[in-house]
Amino acid sequence: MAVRKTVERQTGVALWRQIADRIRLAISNGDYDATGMVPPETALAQEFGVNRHTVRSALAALADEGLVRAVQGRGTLIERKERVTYPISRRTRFSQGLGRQVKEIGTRLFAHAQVPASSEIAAALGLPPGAALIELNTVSSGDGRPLSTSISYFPAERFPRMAEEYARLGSVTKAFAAQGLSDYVRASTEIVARHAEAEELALLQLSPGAIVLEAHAVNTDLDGRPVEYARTRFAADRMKLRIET
Amino acid sequence: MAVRKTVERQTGVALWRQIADRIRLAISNGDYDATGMVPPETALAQEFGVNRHTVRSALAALADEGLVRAVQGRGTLIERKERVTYPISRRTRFSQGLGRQVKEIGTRLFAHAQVPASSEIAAALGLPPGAALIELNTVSSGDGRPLSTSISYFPAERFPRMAEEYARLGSVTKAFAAQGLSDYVRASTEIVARHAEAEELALLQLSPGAIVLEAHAVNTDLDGRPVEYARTRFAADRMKLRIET
DNA sequence: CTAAAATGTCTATTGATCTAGACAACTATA
DNA sequence: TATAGTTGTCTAGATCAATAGACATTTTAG
Repeated sequence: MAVRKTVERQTGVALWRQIADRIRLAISNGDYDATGMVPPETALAQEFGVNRHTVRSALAALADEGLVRAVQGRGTLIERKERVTYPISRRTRFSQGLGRQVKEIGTRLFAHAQVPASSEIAAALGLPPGAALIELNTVSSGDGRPLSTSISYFPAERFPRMAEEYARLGSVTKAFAAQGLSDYVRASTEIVARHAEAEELALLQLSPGAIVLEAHAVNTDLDGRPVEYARTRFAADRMKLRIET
Repeated sequence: MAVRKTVERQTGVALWRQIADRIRLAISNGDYDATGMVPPETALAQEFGVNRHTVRSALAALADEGLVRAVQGRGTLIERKERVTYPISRRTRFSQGLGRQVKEIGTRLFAHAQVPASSEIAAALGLPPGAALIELNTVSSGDGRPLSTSISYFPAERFPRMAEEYARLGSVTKAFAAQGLSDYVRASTEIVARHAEAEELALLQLSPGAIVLEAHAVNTDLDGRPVEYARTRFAADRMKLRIET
């Protein structure tokens, strides 16, 4: 007999959303790989102890995300399941790490500006507060699916053409190279998980209630001088972070 | 004028829960440090564009968590706000990293068993599938607040007294030492974020809909032989992970 | 002491979520 | 070609979430 999976009532999270989250997790865990299909609605309803209509709401949400596709008479087919692994190491490069997992990587620079450094970012970059920074706002996707969005800060004095070079080359590594920095390393990374905000839902094409992994990273040149402060938000249900030591 | 913060309707997540999540985040970001209090209910209601009763539901949930305390006539006081930083490096030790941030660290071994290795864990530990493992189930807390729960696996042949030594010493590092392993290092860590399951809600004393950071880690001895596979789930709104490279 | 500002409590109403049941439409297979 | 198994659609009712307003209670400031 199937194990009765628990869902909590009266918690402010609708049952259909809890069930959608559980099914999404089961798909990415490969629980349904044997058939390539989600179990029948009636089976899921019994498993979760809810009405079939509630399960249908959950599956409709997953179909909206493009994760599954219902076919009348046959069942509900799984369209996608992989979680992309993003490696974090001393030599973290966005495109390199994802290279073999997705066919096509897209980066989009949707805004940039010159801004004064906040005290927090100034401290992280070893600059005086208020120092001029180039801010880049980007969204990166793999095979057309948004994976992460970043706000990156670079010292404007040292890398004055950052925005133009990034727009031209589509890569931080190449934009650095074009401005005379041939190599850099990751100094530190801090990670928190939280619910996505409205802007992130839009940029990453997430459904409300989704989770983002937010990483604050500092990159330095080989002399240890900070060259970049980045705040990257990953779509948590599409990504896994791998830390290599 | 206060910025109007967006909440999404008809998403399967109740407005009061979305607002509770936003306020919790604002508290841990230190947004209200100036006063030590949450803004008045009427101000929050206007800020989020909802009825005061909806804000009250959100604050009641936060009060249940012990995060805030409402005092009639005065306002709603913030009781706790810190996020504990958990460092992950080649020499990751649970208690060491938290030492300065919390006064008192508690570890509780609530179950242990000898189990055969699944194919996944066997591969991670470099053992044949089905090899005997000691499984430890623990909950760790800082200053009385649960921070993480772990399921750890150790090769039973090499560390036969793992459960007893851990129960006696309250530390993996010390239990290793008592069995002849004086040093070990972190080989790899993988991190995903997801919604907490029912068991995790209970163990970590979370409210439904909460997020957990799940880390899968392999530790090895200095010769590179795996000695531990651990699946640790952190209460995401109490923790920050810091990766040191 | 008074007034303003804040939280606490109550009632009523509307809309969203969940349950329940019935039946239609479609697919695969014996 | 039946038949079982599956998804699609509809109706009706029960429960939960959110709004709206009024007023009580408590604390703080003047």
